[in-house]
Amino acid sequence: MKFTNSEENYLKSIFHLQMQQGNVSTNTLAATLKAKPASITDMTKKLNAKKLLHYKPYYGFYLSTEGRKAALEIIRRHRLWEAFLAEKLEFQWDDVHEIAEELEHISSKKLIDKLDAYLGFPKFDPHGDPIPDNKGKIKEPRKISLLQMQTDVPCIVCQVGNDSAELLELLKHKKISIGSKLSVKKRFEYDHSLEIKINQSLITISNQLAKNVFVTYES
Amino acid sequence: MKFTNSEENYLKSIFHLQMQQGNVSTNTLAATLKAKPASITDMTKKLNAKKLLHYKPYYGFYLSTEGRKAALEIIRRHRLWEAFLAEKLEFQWDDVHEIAEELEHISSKKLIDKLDAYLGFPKFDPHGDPIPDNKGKIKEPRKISLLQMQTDVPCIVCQVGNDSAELLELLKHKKISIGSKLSVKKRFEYDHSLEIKINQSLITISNQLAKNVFVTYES
DNA sequence: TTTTATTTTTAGACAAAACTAAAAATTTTT
DNA sequence: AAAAATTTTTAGTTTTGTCTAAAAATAAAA
Repeated sequence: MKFTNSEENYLKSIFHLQMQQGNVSTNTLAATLKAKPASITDMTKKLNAKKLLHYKPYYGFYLSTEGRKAALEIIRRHRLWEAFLAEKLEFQWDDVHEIAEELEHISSKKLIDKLDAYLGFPKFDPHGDPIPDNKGKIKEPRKISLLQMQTDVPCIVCQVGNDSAELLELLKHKKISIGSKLSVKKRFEYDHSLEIKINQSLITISNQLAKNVFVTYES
Repeated sequence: MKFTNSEENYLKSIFHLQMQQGNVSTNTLAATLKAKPASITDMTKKLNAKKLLHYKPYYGFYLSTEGRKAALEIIRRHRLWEAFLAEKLEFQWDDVHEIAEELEHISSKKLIDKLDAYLGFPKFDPHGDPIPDNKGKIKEPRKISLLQMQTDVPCIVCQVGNDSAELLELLKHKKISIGSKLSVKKRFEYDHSLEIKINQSLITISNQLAKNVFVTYES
């Protein structure tokens, strides 16, 4: 599917806010996109009609599987261009963002895959942020304690922090293993514990455990 | 000055048509831009207000010095990106145009100059078309008989076809020498002779002479 | 639980760039 | 030079994405 530049900017911003703050409200989006709340309502209505996001008023937006896939594609383009600018054209690493904001909207898949190959399939951009691969997967595992998402973003467990018998015992008991699909449902500020959905059931895991479970995103 | 994508496409098309056919009418432009004549009237009004072109109804459009400068900048971007796509990303030479149509609208001067340097300041794009330098000059000399422009595009004589005594005598008599500024004013279909303005006066030169006078554009 | 404050949406307007249909201007043909 | 054909412009719409101002919905505070 093809999107307008504006639609792409919305998808990207929602994705980033979802990662950073979990909750994405109309006002929050308005602030990051430097637009008025009324404009946000208009555009998100459109994205909702296209099934790119879900929305519950006074609660927040979150991207659908489709929307997340699109966002990751845009982020991939952005970060690959940043890598190109810094590595090949010798831009300063802190000087690439603005130009990449324009380049990211050029959507030719062939172009991006060739650029990726030309750069040697880099895993990180010049700021150290991970570059999604051509299937939208971010290779770099991330601690679920750091993905501060409240909503249904599906992840796959790909690594655990250490091999201590105690950790493995706990993981076994909770039925969490490499390849398990899970999504973070709720975060509790009090003790930073998480409620996650795994194997069709909701379970709670402590912050300490969360710090030792690494996940990657589904495309 | 910054232009919208649409304005840039108009400037570019007018430039190319001016080169190829001399005369650029509303309908001609409509055909090449795949737009309706009414749309052309609207946009050219805008470009005229911005002093990027001149226009006489039923005669044609031609770019002002400003407009030509802008067009050459866009063409420079387009051709540099084409060179990049073909040389570095290994695109087929006949497969680069469409993507370059998008890339050409990214206007960062720094980006383009760095890209130029990275490619080693190429003089031609993969189709063999000359790439304007960062001052808007096209290095490749062109025969004035081939620049089929009817209007005031200022050129500078930079080379003559051969050094025969007869040719040099004629050039001397007409006061045409390397560095002379001239512009083609009129073309006669009958014998392909040209009326050109040089040293503040109008003179006529034969097709045979025109074939042996090479010019480059002023920026 | 009522009032107050905040958040979100609606309604209506605007600018850009395109369109259609019709009118006007100019050129070409007879 | 009048009629016919062509070219160009005008007038009015449409779409996209934004805006302002006001209304409505919800959450927070008293």
